Parts: sequence; structure tokens; C-alpha cells
Amino acid sequence: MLDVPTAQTFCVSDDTQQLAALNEHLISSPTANRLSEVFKALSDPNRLRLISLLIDHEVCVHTLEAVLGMSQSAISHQLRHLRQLNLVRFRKEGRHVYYALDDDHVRGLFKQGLLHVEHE
Amino acid sequence: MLDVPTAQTFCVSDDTQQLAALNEHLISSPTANRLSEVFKALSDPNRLRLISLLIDHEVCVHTLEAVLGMSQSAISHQLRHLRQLNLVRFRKEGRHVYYALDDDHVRGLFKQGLLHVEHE
DNA sequence: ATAACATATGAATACATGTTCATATATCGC
DNA sequence: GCGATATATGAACATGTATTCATATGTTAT
Repeated sequence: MLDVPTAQTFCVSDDTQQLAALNEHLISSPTANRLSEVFKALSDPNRLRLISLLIDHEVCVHTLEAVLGMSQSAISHQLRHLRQLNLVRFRKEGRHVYYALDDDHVRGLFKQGLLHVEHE
Repeated sequence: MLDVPTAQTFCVSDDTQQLAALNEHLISSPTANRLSEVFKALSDPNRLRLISLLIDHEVCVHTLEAVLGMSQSAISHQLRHLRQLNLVRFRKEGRHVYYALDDDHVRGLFKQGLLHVEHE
């Protein structure tokens, strides 16, 4: 792996023109906020385990409870959270409710993250 | 975009063999923990703005302060956090300290997340 | 109707996290 | 050495978040 030096170094002593150049790389606050919400959804271990089950399957709450070993209430709260972010869809069938991940965007980040973490 | 139905549906009434099949998709707790740390690093708006500056450039703390409009202390604490996760490298030069992102893995997730968020 | 089951939710609690304030360390110019 | 500058850090504080507990809602079976 080559140790390529970073393209450009910035310090305050640089002229304002250079500061403006750096500023163009700064993401806006609204963008940062929306982006942080996506990553925040993936920032909790139990939520990641839950998501790993919903990635390719539709699973009812009671089964999630059995597989994850979490309380029914904790799972239901997490699912509510994911629902509010529109990350999961759900389908009621009798007394069961089946959940599945409904955001390819998050699915992609999860899988990419997993690839890297597993390879070391 | 096709609305492809999810491959398989799981409920507790399924036999244990199917439960075992679902279990294979569950990521382990250690994996979930390591994965969550990566996403947690990207889960705060200010940290994302900071990272956006360090993605392609080496920048000193004082410049980060000027561009981000955060206090010197807040930035230094965030940098410490990123340092402890080995996500940034730093180089001391006189009284200045230059930081740069040092994790391609996080760089990739950041850019992928940004792509999706910006396109809507 | 009643009991058992499946899920949801509000309140309380415990814990993590980001920022600020004050202060420490280290370097430079004089 | 001394003051000014650049960065780091500990403690305090406020806020956010995940879980638990108790309970509510809704469905099925009897």
C-alpha cells in the first residue's frame, strides 16, 4: 500500500482564497443532519443485529424476539424508531406483524460496512 | 423499480430448522459491536462536517475551527475521539497539528452515504 | 364474553455523548 | 525568561438514547 501524501494542506495562514477552496468541501448543515440520521440508524449493535435479520427476510416481531434474545418491548421500540425513519415496512396479518427492511440505501451501507469489518 | 417480494417470511410457528436458517443471517455480537463503532463515528452532524474537510485534505486544528465555526475545544475533543478509533492521522509541525482522515473504509462509507443523501 | 396471544406505547431509569469552561502543555518570537 | 499562539484535556453539564416495567390495544380461539 503506497503512502500517498494528501493532496493539499490547509492552515489559517493560507490566504482567504485557499480557505474558500477548503470551504467547498464542507458539506452543508442540512446535508450533515440528514446524513447523520442514516448513520445513526446503523450506530447501535442491537439495531444492527435486528437489521441483519431484516435485510433479506420478512420476520415477525415474536421471531425477532426469539432469535435476538431481546425483550419484546425493546424490539418494538427499535422497530418504531426504524419505522419513523421509513427504513422498514411492515405488513399485518392476523395478530402477527411482519417487518422487512425497506431502504436499499441503508442496505447498501450495511453490507459495505460488514464486508470491511469482517475482513479483519 | 420492481417491487420484488421478500425471499422468505419467518414466524415463530416455523419449525426450528427454519429458525436455524434465519439465525445464519444474524451477525455476531462482536461483529455488531465493531460495526456499530464505525457507523457511530459517522453519526454526528458536526463530526460529519469535520470529516468532510479531512476526506481529501490535511488541515490544522485552527483552520478547522475557522471553517466549521465550532469552538477549539469541541473540535479537539472530536479529533481525540477519531484518533482513538484510528480514523485520523496527525502530523505535528511546530505549534500546528495537521489532521487527515486515515481510513479508506470510513471514507468509502461517507462518500456512498453522501451520494444517496444528496440525490433526493 | 373471556382467556390467551401478539404487538405497541408511555413513563421511568440508566447510560452514553457532545459541548463548554477552565486550565494545562508546548512552541514560537522577542 | 516572557507573552502570545496552538492544541489538548479533565470536569461539569445538558441532552439524547436504549432498555425495562407496566399497561394498552387488537386478534384469535373457546
